[in-house]
Amino acid sequence: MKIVTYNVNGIKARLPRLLEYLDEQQPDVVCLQELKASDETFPIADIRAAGYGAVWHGQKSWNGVAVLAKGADPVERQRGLAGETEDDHSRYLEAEVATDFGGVVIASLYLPNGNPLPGPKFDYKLRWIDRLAARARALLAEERAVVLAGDYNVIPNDDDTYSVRAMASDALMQPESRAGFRALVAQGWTDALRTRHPKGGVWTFWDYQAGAWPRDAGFRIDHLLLSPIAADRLADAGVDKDYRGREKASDHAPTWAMLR
DNA sequence: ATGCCTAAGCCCCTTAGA
Repeated sequence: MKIVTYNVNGIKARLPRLLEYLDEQQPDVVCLQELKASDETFPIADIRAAGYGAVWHGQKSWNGVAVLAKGADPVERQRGLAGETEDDHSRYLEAEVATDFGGVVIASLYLPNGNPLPGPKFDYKLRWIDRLAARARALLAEERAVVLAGDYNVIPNDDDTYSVRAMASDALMQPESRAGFRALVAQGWTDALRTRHPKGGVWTFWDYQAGAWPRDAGFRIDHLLLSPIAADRLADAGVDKDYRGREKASDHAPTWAMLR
């Protein structure tokens, strides 16, 4: 089964691209981020017409995450992360999707960008990683197939960016951001892309600015972390890079893992 | 050090993204 994470950067502006992607790739599960739409304006009718069920956690203008499943309705398990009652960002949605191997737990997450730094946005990012890690630990304890998929806004290694120098002062690459991500992975998760492409050099994001796409000046910030039971089924992982080059594209490309 | 480019809101410029 093909499980995808795709930061659409506006579901309304990206709907033609998304429907085209569903039609052409027929992914089994798609985690969306940056809907930039309220719950009421999520285009569920179009998604259903394409053959997908969905759960979503919207927010006007910013953030927003969803889980789509082909020919099935994902069953919501949790929205939002514990630990900060005043946090009203829609950045985490967890659901269960039925499979022929007993079902898979899917989380669609949109980790805070954290720029500028230092400052409250960076502090929020670091706290959010820790809150995610707490949830992740509980999920591992269930000893099931789990996939934590989303835009982590973390460049894990130096070979995950076209230029260490250009990104050195960015929140995506700070030692604290990396340490948080590394601590999460070290709980026992498998970074699907990294496992299949251990030498790096695989990008999931290309900035709209300064000709980043034609220069192939990208980096890897969209990740799929697999629990041990899910990792046992990992057959391949990659990026559907082609969609970044199409008309009215998101600045992220769909990033996927194939489970047997 | 800054703009580059895009989406959305609300009202044509500002905020935010990465």
